[in-house]
Amino acid sequence: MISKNEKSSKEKDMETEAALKKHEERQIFENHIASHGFRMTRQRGLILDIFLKKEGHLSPEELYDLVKAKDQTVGRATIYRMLRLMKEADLARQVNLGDGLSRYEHKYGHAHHDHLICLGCGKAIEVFDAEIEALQEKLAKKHGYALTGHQMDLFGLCPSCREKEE
Amino acid sequence: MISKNEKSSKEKDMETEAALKKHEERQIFENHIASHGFRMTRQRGLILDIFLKKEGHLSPEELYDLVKAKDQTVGRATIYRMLRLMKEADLARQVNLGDGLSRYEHKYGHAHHDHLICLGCGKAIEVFDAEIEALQEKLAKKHGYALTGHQMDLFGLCPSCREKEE
DNA sequence: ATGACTGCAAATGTTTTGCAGGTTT
DNA sequence: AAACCTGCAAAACATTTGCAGTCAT
Repeated sequence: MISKNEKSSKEKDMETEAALKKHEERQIFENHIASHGFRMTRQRGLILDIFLKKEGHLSPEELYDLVKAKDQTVGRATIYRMLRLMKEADLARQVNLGDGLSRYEHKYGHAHHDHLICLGCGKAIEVFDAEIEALQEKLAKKHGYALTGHQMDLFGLCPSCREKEE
Repeated sequence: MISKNEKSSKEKDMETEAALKKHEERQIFENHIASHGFRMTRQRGLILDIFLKKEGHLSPEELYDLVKAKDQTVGRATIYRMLRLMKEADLARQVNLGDGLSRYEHKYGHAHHDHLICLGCGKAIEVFDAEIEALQEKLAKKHGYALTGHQMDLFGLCPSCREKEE
């Protein structure tokens, strides 16, 4: 057993890596801001921090709630404007997970992937299959289309929700 | 060349088939209505007719426009209520083609399929690939998920839009 | 000082709902 | 007659935009 204040070297590596990545992302955002003549504000810093800290697929409203917990005064419009900025800076990708809401996931350091979404708990994980990708290309070609992109969402029950079903 | 009033036997067959299918669909709708204690009205008949006649992927607003062209007095709410009914009767399937609108396609007689959507003209065709379906199942299983469904949209340029691009 | 940014409220666009009156069974 | 259906307008949502005041550079 490892005591509270000790960490395995593996844990330390992961922390270091995460901190490094977050630093890079912040760099990218500040570069984007600067190169467009925009400005870094308290609100933008806060929203960026909170978005980067939270993995997963946040809706604007969920992000708004998280931000409001830290600063009551931030408005919804600022959240939406910030989401657009993060998208333009290639830090965020807007996705549709079939629940009618727009959702945003981290883009930096995440290669193309599709989603496997649990209908029980709503959790979505990233998946990828090169064979499927190749077949999609082939399928489009068969119909004379030039493929430029796709969206694939798989719906099912995750292991823990499958247990509960019984 | 075939004159205006003559039709090849193949054309006649297709007409007969289409008329038959439409009749079956209307039957299904009326059964659904009757078995739920609902009522058949002029508006519902009109909307059903127009929806069934129009292949493709209609948005509520597009359907509303088509209906209004035949009867100015029909309201938007009736369109929405009718779309829900047709969905419940398994005559329509609500799909998301990535343009932010809800769209409805015919369900009766259409087996499961995915969509290949042209980014030039917006046209969407139905596609299917059994190999992809099998790999999706395999991919979900690999992550411990029980697959219950999926949504796959391929985006590209259709043959005629590819020409225009040059 | 300039021009960008903010929160607010109003506007948008889509879909749903409450209601008074009309229609189907 | 009873219950359902209709169109309308208002309400709900999610998102965007205009504006007057504030803040970063």
